[in-house]
Amino acid sequence: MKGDKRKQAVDALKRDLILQAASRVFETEGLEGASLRAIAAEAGYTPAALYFHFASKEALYAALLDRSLAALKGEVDTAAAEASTPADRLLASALAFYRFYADNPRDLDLGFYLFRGGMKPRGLGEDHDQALNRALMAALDPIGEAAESLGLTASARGPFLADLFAHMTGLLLLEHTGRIRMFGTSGKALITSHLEQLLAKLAPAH
Amino acid sequence: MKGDKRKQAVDALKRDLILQAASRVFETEGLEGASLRAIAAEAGYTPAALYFHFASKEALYAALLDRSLAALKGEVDTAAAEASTPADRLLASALAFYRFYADNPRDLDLGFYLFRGGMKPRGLGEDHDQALNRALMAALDPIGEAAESLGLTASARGPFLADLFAHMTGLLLLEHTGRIRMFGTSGKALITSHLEQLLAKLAPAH
Amino acid sequence: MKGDKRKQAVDALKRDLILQAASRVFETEGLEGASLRAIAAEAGYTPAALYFHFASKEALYAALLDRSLAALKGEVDTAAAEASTPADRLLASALAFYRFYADNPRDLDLGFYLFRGGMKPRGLGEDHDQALNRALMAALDPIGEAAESLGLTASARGPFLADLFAHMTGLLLLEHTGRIRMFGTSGKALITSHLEQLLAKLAPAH
Amino acid sequence: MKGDKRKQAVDALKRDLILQAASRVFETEGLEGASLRAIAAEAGYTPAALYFHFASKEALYAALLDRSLAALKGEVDTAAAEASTPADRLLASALAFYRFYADNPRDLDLGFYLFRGGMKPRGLGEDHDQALNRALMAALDPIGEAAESLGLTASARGPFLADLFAHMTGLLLLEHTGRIRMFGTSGKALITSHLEQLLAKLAPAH
DNA sequence: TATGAATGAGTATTCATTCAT
DNA sequence: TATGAATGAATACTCATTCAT
Repeated sequence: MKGDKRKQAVDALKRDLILQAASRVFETEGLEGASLRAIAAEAGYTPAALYFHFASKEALYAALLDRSLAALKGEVDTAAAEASTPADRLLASALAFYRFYADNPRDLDLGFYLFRGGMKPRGLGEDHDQALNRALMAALDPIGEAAESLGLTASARGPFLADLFAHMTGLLLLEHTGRIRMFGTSGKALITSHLEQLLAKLAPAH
Repeated sequence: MKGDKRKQAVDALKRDLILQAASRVFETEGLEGASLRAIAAEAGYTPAALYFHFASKEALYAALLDRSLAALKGEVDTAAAEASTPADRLLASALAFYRFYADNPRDLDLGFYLFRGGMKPRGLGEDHDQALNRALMAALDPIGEAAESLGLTASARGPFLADLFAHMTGLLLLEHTGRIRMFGTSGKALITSHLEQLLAKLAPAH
Repeated sequence: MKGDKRKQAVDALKRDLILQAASRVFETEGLEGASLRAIAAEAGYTPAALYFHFASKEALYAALLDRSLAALKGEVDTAAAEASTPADRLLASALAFYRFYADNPRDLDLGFYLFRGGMKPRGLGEDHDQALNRALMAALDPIGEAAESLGLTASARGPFLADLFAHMTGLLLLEHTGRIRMFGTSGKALITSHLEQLLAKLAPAH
Repeated sequence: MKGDKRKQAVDALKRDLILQAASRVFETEGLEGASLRAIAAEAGYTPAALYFHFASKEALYAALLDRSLAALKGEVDTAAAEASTPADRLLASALAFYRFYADNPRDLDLGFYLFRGGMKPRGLGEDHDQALNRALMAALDPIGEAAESLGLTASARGPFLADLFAHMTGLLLLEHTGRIRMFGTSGKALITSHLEQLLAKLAPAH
């Protein structure tokens, strides 16, 4: 039993090392250019060895996205915790969300890849799909929380978050493609201004 | 000379048939799953035959995106032309933009694929890249025009369009992944409401 | 009848233009890298058009070799004609042979390609094969002639020419590959010295 | 450790079997006609499997040439070792060289192919190029050694070997094309007579 | 005589995955 | 748990050649 626990811990560690290796490969080769071979090599494994830790390439990707969403949630939570007023909390958590993906473009790619139809038969079916949904919602939670503190009705929370999330990801994509330059502006500037307007509407006094 | 014109017309037609076939393949197989072989087969050709009409797979994709952007511009222009007031024009043209991609999800994929770094050495380098930029800007033109008519300063036009474009594409992606449902809303609803707010700000009287 | 002749002349001219184009392509792309398409393009034709002038790619190559051998013979003959004594004639004609291939490496490639088994079913069978033999022998004729003038017996002429021909082509190949440098010498130096030794043996007085 | 050695041995053996298969294909299809598919099939493998043993087709070719040059050197060395006098050694080693290529025509083709510019970017660049040079020189070594024993000056060794090497390969090619018959002689006869003359000049007493 | 359009067979190489060891 | 070896299917692309016009 004790040995069992230890085994599990070792296994989790190895999985994590592989995922870190995959992250590194994604950063240099991009999502499409990353092959299982490359990831295995970066992790110091044979391709075949990865199949003891992940059922398929898709499963590995999914685990990577899990990690990514957890990290995202960490950033957002921290930012929210450090803010003192609800208005600050809204601003800080939303900006933390934006910054996370601005700093880690590959995580955004991965998200779009898997949140789309990328999931093939192998493994991760319905179950994991909903887990992803939950993880994303959890990361957005502090933002919604702050908004409600500022007077947003509970029923408006969903649409509010959907709109903000879409707006931010749209800006992030436009930024990552480099095309935003042709509009003579930047994603950071636009999202900042947008958030200020939101705040003005929610908390006029602030 | 007459024959020449005819030849050109026939050629254009064939190119178009191939592009349509490619569109169909994209719809069923997705953008990444579409191979030249599959496209050729769908078009009733041998793979080699496609090279008579397009220099490479990327060139075919680029032509497809050209077509797509032209169609987009057509929709937007038409909607704008049919509107009577500037406010209507803004609303109608932006909604036309949104609807185009809502109705043709693969066109959005294609756009993201090619507007990103998907383009390999073969042909379409810098030149085509800028042509794409121009085509996109042209499609957004009526929207910018209407906004300026409503009092937007010339210098604010770029950021305004960038923000709106990003917002809309973000919503479109969220819609296409089907995830927007978990927020209990729809892209259409959100973009409509957003546009109304924009109008209220630009043309208070309206 | 007159028209017939004219037609033939025009045809010969066109063939020649195509062959010249092929030569140019060989020079830049090398023998293996030269495609029918490239040759056609260089000649200002469609690939299909070449088939009116040559039965196949091999046939075109063969015609090119014919031309090459004729040019070679021209060089050798001229050099021989300009020499005053048999010894000079031997030296001059052999050196002309060597120089021709030293200056036109692709002609040597072509010769080896076709003199080998390169000839496929299409066209040029036994007949052309022997025509090539004859053309080569004709180019070597002045050398053999001069050697006999210097006392070589008629029966020794064949082996003498074979040996000299092989020796020269061997040096040419070694020169063309650039490997001769690693021996610290050059083909020109070696063939010159070899010819001098031959002369010393054949015409001691000289 | 022991297993490691065994693995290596097994691997070397498999590589060798593949190379032998490639040799067989070359013999029947010729060097240009040999495809990776054909080689794999002959070796009882899938094309993809070959990439486990060789990085590319060119690398396989290079390994084949390595093998060939090693075998050549073996023949020449053996012949030289069995000779008792320097004169015998020169004759025997040179003839061994000639015989090797007379008996294995495809090895000569391969040599010319790779010693030329056949090498593409993949792997074997400058390094392997010089390794080939060294291997060839090593095979010619006994001949040069014997010649120096017979009084050839050290500075004349390079040109001497270059000339002999070129002469022999020229004769070999002429022999392999079958064209030497039209001169009424044979490569063997010519090289033998040439070597005798060389000996007469170097070691008059002999 | 020439073209435009098309073919079919071919190329080397890469991929995720499997299985015996 | 991990490996080495292998697979089979896929990839974009090129070639000499043909044929209706």
